[in-house]
Amino acid sequence: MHPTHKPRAIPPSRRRVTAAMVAEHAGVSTATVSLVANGKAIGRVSASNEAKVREAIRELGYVVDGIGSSLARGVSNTVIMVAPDISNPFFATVIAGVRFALGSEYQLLLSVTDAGQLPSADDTRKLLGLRPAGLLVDAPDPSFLEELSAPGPLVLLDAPEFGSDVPAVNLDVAQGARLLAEHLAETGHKKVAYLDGTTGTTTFEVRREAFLLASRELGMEVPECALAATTVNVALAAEEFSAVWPRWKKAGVTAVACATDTHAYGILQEARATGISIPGELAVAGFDDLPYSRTSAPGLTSVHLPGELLGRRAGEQLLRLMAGEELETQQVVLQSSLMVRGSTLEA
Amino acid sequence: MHPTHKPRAIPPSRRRVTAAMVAEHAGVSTATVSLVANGKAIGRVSASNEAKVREAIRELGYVVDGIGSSLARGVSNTVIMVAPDISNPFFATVIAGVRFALGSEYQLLLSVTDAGQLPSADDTRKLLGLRPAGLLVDAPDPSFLEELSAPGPLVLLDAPEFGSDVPAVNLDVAQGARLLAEHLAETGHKKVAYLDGTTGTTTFEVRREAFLLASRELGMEVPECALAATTVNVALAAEEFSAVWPRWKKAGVTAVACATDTHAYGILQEARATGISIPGELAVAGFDDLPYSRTSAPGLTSVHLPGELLGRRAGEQLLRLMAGEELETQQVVLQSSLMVRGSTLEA
DNA sequence: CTGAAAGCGCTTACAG
DNA sequence: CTGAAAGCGCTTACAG
Repeated sequence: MHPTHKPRAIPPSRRRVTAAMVAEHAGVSTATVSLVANGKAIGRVSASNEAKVREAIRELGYVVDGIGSSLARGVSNTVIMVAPDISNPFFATVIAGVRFALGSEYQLLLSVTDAGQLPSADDTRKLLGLRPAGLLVDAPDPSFLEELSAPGPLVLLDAPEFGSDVPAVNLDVAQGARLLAEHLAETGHKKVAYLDGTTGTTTFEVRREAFLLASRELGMEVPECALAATTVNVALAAEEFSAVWPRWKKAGVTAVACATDTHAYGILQEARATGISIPGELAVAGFDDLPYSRTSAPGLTSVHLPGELLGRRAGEQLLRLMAGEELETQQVVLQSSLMVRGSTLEA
Repeated sequence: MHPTHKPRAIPPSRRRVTAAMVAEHAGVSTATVSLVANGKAIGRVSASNEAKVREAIRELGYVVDGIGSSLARGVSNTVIMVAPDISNPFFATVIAGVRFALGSEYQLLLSVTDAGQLPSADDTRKLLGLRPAGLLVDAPDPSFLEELSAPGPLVLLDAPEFGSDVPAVNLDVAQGARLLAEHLAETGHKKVAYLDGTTGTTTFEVRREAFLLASRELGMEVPECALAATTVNVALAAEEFSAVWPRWKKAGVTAVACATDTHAYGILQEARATGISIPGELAVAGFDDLPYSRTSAPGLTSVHLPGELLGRRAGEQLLRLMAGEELETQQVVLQSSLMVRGSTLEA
């Protein structure tokens, strides 16, 4: 019966500790246990019973079972955030903001999809089957939202193309684009180019159109040949730039705006490799203000988007919705700003 | 009763569609509905009943409720991955691998913590309260694991310091460190430096110790002054390098290995700014082989770690565990490789 | 093959 | 203040 090998510590009974066990241990009903465990004891449970229950909870190591609780209440205490692009460093700051806003009452869970992909209808249904207390969806596309029937509390992030009927927190990238155009106009540029992203994300369209519009309004010209596009990839952007630069140069382009800093890194790199002077010969700027932009050589001028704030505001809105409150503002728009660095400004 | 404003499409009854509703609609019991809905009908439900149920499911838009199902079964079909560092681009590739391995049977959910932080004991308990079918924990620290009592299927990723009693998939960073040392020795370096990370992650220790050991074995010297450390941050690494470089130079150091590519970017940047020739005057290399390393100027020599494979193998192991199978190999170790680029090799 | 019933663990009126 | 009981939606022996 007692084999020779070292007796190991008896594993604490694998059995899940239930409210019923706590109730028995404390000599009360499970209703009382529930009240105490959920912090609803004030004025509903006698001090002595409360103490007994707390003691029993500690002794047995009881934790309220999320599944049972969710079933009884109709919703879980989970907030699910659907995230299409986890590889973007920008996204980490958004998450940090959401976590900050949500605090510890709700459990934040991320559902990630493959880069740039949105969750399938099937995935979405499964997520809803988890009965989240709230849903946060970053950069959704319109068709995705149609599938999301009966969603309960829902806040969209970075979803500029949606109507005002669904709560959203957006970034005013158009404003940032204008700031950038103004900066280039002020520093004397007459002909500018634009290196776009090819993923068809709405924000890319907004960035481009706002920049082109503002540029023209400010009297700068965008030569026909001066529009290019690649996926969000340093190497491909470098390649594309090396292919189009001769034409741009011939057309008199002296500045280029890029849909993302990543694109801009490609240009910086290619310029360095081939001896194009930045910003002397070509001024370069991007969007996103990624961490590396502060430290590249030259530093990259970039439209800064407040990621942490985006997450925080979205979390706050969702919190209100989950509390059953009305939103005073359905649509929150956050200002962007321009970080001017060496890539557009001679030292 | 019928106000003048446009009547909108009647919202599909907000009531959740339950198995009972489907059962009634199809004229069968909920047991039959459950069998069909879960694909367990073969040989247990008559073809005609199955057809009726399927039709009812479609008509009513029934989806099995995850919460009810989880409660009845004891576990959910959710796999939770605990991720301490979502801002690392490397991590996105790991996730992709996990998703690939897991397929569509399980729902992957990420629980992220603030950069470098591990989930609190409290958070962990809440996660367990979701009754995940399996748990994946990336880069845990030992104390975290102790709290994880009765975890069910669990696979660790990148957790070199754990014993062989808990299933894990690890990266052989030590091997990569040796490859790097060999490369530097072969290219003629006699004195090398190391720029470490300060977060105290185990993998950083392994990288450093393996590199230093191999370097010495290969006859290279690591001068006392040639060890520095900063957090994982380009700007801080640049600053630190600018502070220590004079001493390193005086000591005869001609090559530096960095705990991460991010550190190395800082050195590249500072070197460019101050005119230190890379690799002529100083060869530079890092770990992680981040996307930018391929395209920096010069390209950064780096120890490549197979992130996608790491995720995939971990997912596969977890799948086996969740299926109740024994693991033939508890500990999987993945080889790293050295990507040699311009930062250590004159063109 | 089929359905009634028990049970998963909890919460919340409800009656006392 | 307290507890018995119903109910959340499902799954799974079990008896037929």
